[in-house]
Amino acid sequence: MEKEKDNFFQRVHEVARTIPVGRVTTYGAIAAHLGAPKSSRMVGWAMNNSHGTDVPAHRVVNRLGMLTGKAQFTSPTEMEERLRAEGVVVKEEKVVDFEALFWEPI
DNA sequence: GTTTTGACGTAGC
DNA sequence: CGCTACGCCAAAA
Repeated sequence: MEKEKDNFFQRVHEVARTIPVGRVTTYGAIAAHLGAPKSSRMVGWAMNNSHGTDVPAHRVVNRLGMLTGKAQFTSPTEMEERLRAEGVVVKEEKVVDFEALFWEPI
């Protein structure tokens, strides 16, 4: 059986999919969970690939709690709208009480 | 095969 | 307090 070479993306997708509703996490946290805290950029890349999958990319923000990836969504407001729909308050493209809503991949 | 870029992070000024 | 620069790794051109 062929091994999945996309383990990096697959791994990111798997972790991101584990994010509970109403919670958010950071690229660095996911990257660190994968064992590559410096590959935080790759997480964003993986998320871009995850567009169209079960991966809630809107729950992933940078360590500042800023919705840096909103521009990559179908609509730049979709990310904020989705987060609000899950109970996450977004202000100035940033997550309010970010550290309180921050969820670390287990 | 080399160069550029990219949804980040940290450090420096 | 805000911007610049560098690092880091992987994919696309």
